[in-house]
Amino acid sequence: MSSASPPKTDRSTEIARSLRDDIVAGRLLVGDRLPSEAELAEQYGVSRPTVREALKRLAAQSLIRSRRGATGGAFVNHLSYEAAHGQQITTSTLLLSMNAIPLETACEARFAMERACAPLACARRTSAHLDTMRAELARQSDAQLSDEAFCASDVAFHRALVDAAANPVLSYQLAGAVEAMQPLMNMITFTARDRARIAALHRAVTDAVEAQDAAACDAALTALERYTVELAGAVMARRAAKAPAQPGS
Amino acid sequence: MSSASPPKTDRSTEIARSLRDDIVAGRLLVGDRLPSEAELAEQYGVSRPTVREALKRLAAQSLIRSRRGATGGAFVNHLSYEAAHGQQITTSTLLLSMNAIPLETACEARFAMERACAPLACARRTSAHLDTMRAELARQSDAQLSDEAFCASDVAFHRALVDAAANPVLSYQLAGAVEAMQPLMNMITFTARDRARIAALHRAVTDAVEAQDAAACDAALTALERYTVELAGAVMARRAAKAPAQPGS
DNA sequence: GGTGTTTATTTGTCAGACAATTGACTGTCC
DNA sequence: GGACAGTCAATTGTCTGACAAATAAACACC
Repeated sequence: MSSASPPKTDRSTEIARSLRDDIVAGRLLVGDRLPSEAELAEQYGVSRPTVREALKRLAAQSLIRSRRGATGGAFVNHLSYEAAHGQQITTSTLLLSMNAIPLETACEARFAMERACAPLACARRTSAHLDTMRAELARQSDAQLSDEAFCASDVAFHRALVDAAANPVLSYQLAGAVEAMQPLMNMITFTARDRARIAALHRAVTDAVEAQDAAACDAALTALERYTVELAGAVMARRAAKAPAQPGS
Repeated sequence: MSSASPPKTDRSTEIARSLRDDIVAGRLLVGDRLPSEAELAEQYGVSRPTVREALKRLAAQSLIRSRRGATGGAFVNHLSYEAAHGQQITTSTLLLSMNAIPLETACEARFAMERACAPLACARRTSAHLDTMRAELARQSDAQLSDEAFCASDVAFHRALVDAAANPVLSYQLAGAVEAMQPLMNMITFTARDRARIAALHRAVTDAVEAQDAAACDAALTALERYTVELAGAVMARRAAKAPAQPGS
C-alpha cells in the first residue's frame, strides 16, 4: 500500500512537506541545521536539484534560511513578526485582489478587527502612540499631500492604533488586514471635503483613545467605517457609470 | 549603478520577486500562462534549474500552479480562501510556537477578534450555523471524548461561530488565530469539571447567538477567555513546578 | 603566540540529457 | 463526412556531472 500508488505529487513537494512537518512538529528546532543537500538527496533517494527545489519552497515561507560555506547549510529559521507580517500582507493583498471581494466586505472585516483592538488600545496606549497618531493627523490636514501619501498616512495612523493595543499577535494579524486594503484605497481620489471628514473622524478616534473611552472609540471607528464604505461606493458607482457592463465579446 | 553592485541575493530569489511583483501589480492576471521555463531562462539569462527554483518559491505561496504536457506550463493561480487559509494557519502556528508568546497574549488576540465577529454572527446566523454549534456542544458533553477530540470540537465550534458572521475575509483571518492555538490547547489535560464549565460557556455563547443578543455573546466570550487563561495558567504552573528553572549548563 | 594561507565543506549555478504527461494533429476506417 | 486511434510535439519533472563562490576551520610560517 506504500509503493503501489504512483505519487500524485512531485517528489520535491513531498520532501518539502516532510521537512515542514518536521519543523512544525518540533522535530527540528529553531536554529537546527538541516542535513546538507547531498545528504538529503541520499536520504530521500533523489537528486540534489530536487532537494533544492524543496528547500526553496521552505525558504519562500521563511521556514529556513541558507548560508553557504564550510559551516553553511540550511537552518530552521526563527519566524519573526516582521517576516510573518510580510507574508500576511502578500497573502491578504492577493486574496483581496483575486476574489472580487466587495469593498464593503473587506471594510467590514477590517473595522471589526480594529474595533476589537480599541478597548485594549484605550487601556494601554502610551504617549508615544498618541504622538504618532497626532503626527499623522497633522499630515492629513496638509492639502499638498498626494492621494497616495494620504492613504499611507491613513495606514500609519491605523497601525499606531493597533500597536497601542500592545499585543504583538493582534498587530501581526491586523497589519495584514490594514495594509492589504491600501491598494484598494489608493484607487480613490479624495476631495478636500473627504479628507477633512476623515481627519475629523481620526481625531475623534484619537481623542477617545487619549481619554481611554472605549465606547467613544468604538463609535468613531464605526462612523469611519460607514464613511469609508460610502466614499468607496461612490467611486465604484462613478467608475461603473463610465464603463458600463462589459460589452459582450 | 545597475550592474556595479554584486547581487547580494540569489538569482532565483530575484527572479521570484520579479515575477511576484508582476502578479501583485496585475501585469500577470489570474489564469495567465507564464512563459515556459526555457523562455524564462533565456529572458533572465540563467539556466533552467535556477528558473525552476524561482517557480517553486512562487508555487509554495500558491501564486502559481504548474501542469505538464503540451499545453502545460505555469499559470497564475487563483488564490482561494482555502489556500490562503492554509498558509495563514502554518504561519500563525509557527509564529506562536517560535516566539515564546505568553498564552495570555495569544488568547487575548484570539478572543478580541472573536468578539469582533460576535455582533455580525448574532445578526446573520442561520439555522445551519446554530445546528453545527449545538452538535459540537453535544460532542463536548461526551465523557468518552479524548482530549484531542475535545480540542478539535472546540475549534469546530468556534469556526462555526466565526462563519456565522458570513464574512469570508473575517473567516480567513480568524481561522489562523483559532486553529493556530489548537496545538497549545492540546497540551492541556482537561478534567471533567473543566469540560463541563467550558461546555456551559459554549452553551451561553450559542444561546446568545440564537437570541441575537450581541451583548450577551460578548460577555460569554469574555468569560470563556478568562477561564481559558486561568486553566492554561494552572497547567503552566504545574509544569513549571515539576521542571523548575532550567539548570545552568 | 599571532598572522596569513590553504583547504575542506557547502551552497549557487550551469549544461545537457532523458522520462512522463498531455493536448493537438493526422490518418484510417466506417 | 465523421468518429476513432495512433503519432507527435511541447512542456514540466528529474537526473548526472561539473564548476564557481563563499566561508570557517586547520595549518604553516614568522
